[in-house]
This record gives sequence, C-alpha cells and structure tokens, in this order.
Amino acid sequence: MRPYLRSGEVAERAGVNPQTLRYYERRGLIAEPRRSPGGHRAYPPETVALLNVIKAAQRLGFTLDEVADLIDTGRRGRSTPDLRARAVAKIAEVDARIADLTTVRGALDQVIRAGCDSLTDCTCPDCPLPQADLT
Amino acid sequence: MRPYLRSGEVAERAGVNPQTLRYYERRGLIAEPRRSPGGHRAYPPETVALLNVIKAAQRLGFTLDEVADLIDTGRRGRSTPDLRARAVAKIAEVDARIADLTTVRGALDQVIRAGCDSLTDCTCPDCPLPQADLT
DNA sequence: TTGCATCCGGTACCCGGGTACAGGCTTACC
DNA sequence: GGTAAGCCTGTACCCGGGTACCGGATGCAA
Repeated sequence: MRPYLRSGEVAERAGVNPQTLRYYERRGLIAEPRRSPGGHRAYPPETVALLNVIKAAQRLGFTLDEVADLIDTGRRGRSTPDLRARAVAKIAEVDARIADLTTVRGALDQVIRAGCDSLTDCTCPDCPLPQADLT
Repeated sequence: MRPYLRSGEVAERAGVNPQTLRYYERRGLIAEPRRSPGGHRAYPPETVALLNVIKAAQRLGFTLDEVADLIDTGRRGRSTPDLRARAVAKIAEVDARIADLTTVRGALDQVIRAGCDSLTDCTCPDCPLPQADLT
C-alpha cells in the first residue's frame, strides 16, 4: 500500500511536463501504471527516479530509443557489458561530431581571415568560399 | 537570349533534388524564375552557382534563414561587414556546441571508467550517473 | 500526332522530442 | 453536494530541411 502519485505530482517532482509522461509511456520508456477506479494514472514513487535516470541518459547524448533499450536490457537479462559498450560507441559518435564542428570552425575562420565580403560575389583574393569545407 | 535551364537540369547540375528548388523558392533563397508559355520554370544558368553557394554556406553551419538573409543583404546595400560579423557569431555558436559535446564526452568517459553496469541499478561505487553532466 | 519524360501545384509525410488544445470525466476539499 | 482543480483521450502542431505522392498539363522528338 504505497503512496501512489498522480501524474501531475510525478511530473512536478521530476521537473517534467505532464504530457511528457504520456509521451514516454507511448514510447515505452515508462511502464503503463495502475489506474484509479476512475481511470486516472497512479504511479509508484520510483517513477520519479526513473525519469531522472532518463534525463541523465539524455544528457549523455542517448536518444529516447536508446534509453528505452538500455532500460529494457537492464531490466531483463542484466547484460552487464551493454551499457559500457554503448557508452564507448556513443563516445565515438561524439568525437566524430566534434571533429565535424572543428572543421567547420576552421572554415569559418578562413572566411574571416581572408576577408570575404559577400557570399555570392566575394572580392577577396583566394576566396575560400567555393571550397568551403567538406563536412 | 541565354540558354535557360529547366528545373530538372538545374537540379542535376547542382546535385540537388528537383523538389528542393521549389522549396528554396518558397523559402526565399532563390528568386522566382521566368516561366515558359506553358508555365514551366526557366532558370538562368547562374542559378546553379547560387545553389553551390547555398550548399557552401550550409556546410559552414548557417541555417537556411541565415543564408537567405546573407544573400539578400549582399544583393541590396552590399553591407560589407555583415558576412564577417555573422561568421564571427557563428564561430561562437560552434565553440559553444563543441564545449557542450566535450562535457558530454567527459561524462561518458566517467561512466565507462567507473564501470557502471546499469542505468537504473548501477552497482559501482561513486556511480557518476545520478549527476551525469550538466549540459 | 502520338507517346513518353518532365514539370506543374497542392498537400502530406519524414526525423526527434516533445507541447498544446478541445471536450468531457474524476477527485478532493469544504 | 457543489465546485474547482486536475485528469482523461485523441488529435494537431512546433522546429529545420527537406522528400514523396497525386492527378493533370507541357515539352520535345520521331
């Protein structure tokens, strides 16, 4: 007989929009909760913690699908190496993204240093715009 | 009496989907071209070059709205400092994004090194997951 | 002149992560 | 037992950058 929470309470405690709860339910991130006799959702308190976990994972760059998968994998088979492996793969993604942005940064820098004055009719010598990067 | 091009030809030369031409027209990136008597678009050949400029600007990280603005500003008043200023601002955006990603990378690294084994029930000591970043 | 490729306008859909609104029901408190 | 806050479902919309599909009209070549 735990103190079940209503959706608004869960949302507020987790710092999340109430609509987001239903959205996560649809996406399979949180389980369908019990219902009150009138049909209102009654959440166990752990849900708040789960939402915090989801937010933490999002901040780590995981998509909602990936988070759903991680939660799911953790729940069944407890396949230990999975989180590790996914974190390693995610680091590679992040590194690739950083490399892209670094290239872009360099190209912007060139544009500035060459003194480009127009996208369409730049008059600067050796204008870098036509090549502009390779992202 | 220049050799006007049909939309499919422009699209092919610029390496772009034909639908994208109409989309860019709607977005104000390319001007509405002349029409044939039957209503088909007849593009001047410069359009291909313009599309390449647009692609270059996109690779520099500018949004289509920003590109439209840059082209427009270049066409009228020839306000020289504008491209420079926008490139400087864009570098700041890129740097901020890189900083974010670097933070995320660090957090992922911590998760791996701490040996976290589950999003929801990690058993590692000093588990970094609850804090996980501040992006 | 006929046949096929292409183009037309309009509309709908895709990705990801939600948010908003409408119209009706339940719950909580006095 | 009244009233207001909160919840329900279903649906539509937002961002950015396009892509796809439809039925009908054109363009061009043989």
